[in-house]
Amino acid sequence: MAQKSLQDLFDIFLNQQPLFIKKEALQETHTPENVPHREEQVKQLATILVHTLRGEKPSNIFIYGKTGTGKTLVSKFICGEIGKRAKTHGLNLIALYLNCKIDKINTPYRLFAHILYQLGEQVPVTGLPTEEVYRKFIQTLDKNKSTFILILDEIDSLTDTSTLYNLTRVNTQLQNSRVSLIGISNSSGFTNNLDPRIRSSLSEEELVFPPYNAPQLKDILFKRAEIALRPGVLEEGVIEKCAALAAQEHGDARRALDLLRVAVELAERNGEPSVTINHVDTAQKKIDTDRVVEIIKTQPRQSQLVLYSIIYLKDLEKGDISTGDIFEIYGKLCKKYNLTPLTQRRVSDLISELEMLGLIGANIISKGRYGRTRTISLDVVGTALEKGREILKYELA
DNA sequence: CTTCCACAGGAAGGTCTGGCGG
DNA sequence: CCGCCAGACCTTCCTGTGGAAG
Repeated sequence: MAQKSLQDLFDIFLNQQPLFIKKEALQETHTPENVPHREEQVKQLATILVHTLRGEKPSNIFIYGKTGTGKTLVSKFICGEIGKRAKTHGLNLIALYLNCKIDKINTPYRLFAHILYQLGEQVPVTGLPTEEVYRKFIQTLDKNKSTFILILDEIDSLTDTSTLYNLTRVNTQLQNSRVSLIGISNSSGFTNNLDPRIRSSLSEEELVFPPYNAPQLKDILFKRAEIALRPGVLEEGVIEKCAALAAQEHGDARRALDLLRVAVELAERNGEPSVTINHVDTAQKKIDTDRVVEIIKTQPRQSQLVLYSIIYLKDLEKGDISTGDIFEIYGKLCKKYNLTPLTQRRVSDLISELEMLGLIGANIISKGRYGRTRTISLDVVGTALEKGREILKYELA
């Protein structure tokens, strides 16, 4: 019986016409041949960077805009194009792209090590003094006799300011090369709390990427879908639905593409011949849930326990949750699960981290005579919350 | 007006792991 | 093997603070 149904399952997949013809076009890694609805930004960037083609050092650039507004895409696109042109002109131009968050670049050591790695130099992850890596970094850049365009994506996760300071001063140490920086951030406030000298150096030019609106998202999706999917697999309104949902979410194109891709995946998995609006709804839930589950799973034990305490308090429905409440419950749970409790100072930091991850919300409020604290709310709801609770129980047991 | 709660969150330093070069 | 290094993770100690209560 079980075997028969398995055979049926194979049959369904084998007889089914695939819905995707080039799934890659709906994934983040895909760089399209042009960047629709970002013409203005492309032009501005190009105008600034064109100096590199004359071998001059262009201004440093700071780019901001929310997630999925095309910052990364445009920067990479431009560098590719300029690279091509530099080649035909016989100029030495090297564009390097680094994502500070993904590559965990938060110290000068790591920054230099990553750049060196991209230039084909091996540097150990740890063990060497930072000084030595820095020396090698300068040497290698100079040896290349090139203009470097250094793209630092998610630069706001680079909290250590000495890293940025080092970078803005690199040019003074170089004889034969030039470095110009493109910093990318999604919070516009990032530069505000920087050292004024670093700020002015970093944002000699500033570019803002506005969110896409629903019609623009629709157009982008349509173009990508043409490449990615077999014609006619999308039912009426599917693209519009994805665009609308993503537009609500601050015009995030990545979200829109994810929605569409997951919706198609769901349809394909169920052996259905076309994608419906229902698939998009399900995709929305699935993306949320998957994200939450993934975060919870990768969180260290102590952090999981803090989150569990918050969920526990939330279930009690006793109104506002304060740091003190959490710490109290957390302490009890530590006993129960046989973990040595951390200090309140540390738990406070863990709470901040959970906030950064978007699992909880935290607001500082003052209750006058009764102190000043953060009130914490749970940002995870519905299916994602149920699933999260499950995972936590399993992980902590 | 002052007092004072219940924390926020900065600073400095400790401990441990994993890796370096000699 | 040694002495040294970076980084993750914590602790200890600390100063700062919005606003209801007195």
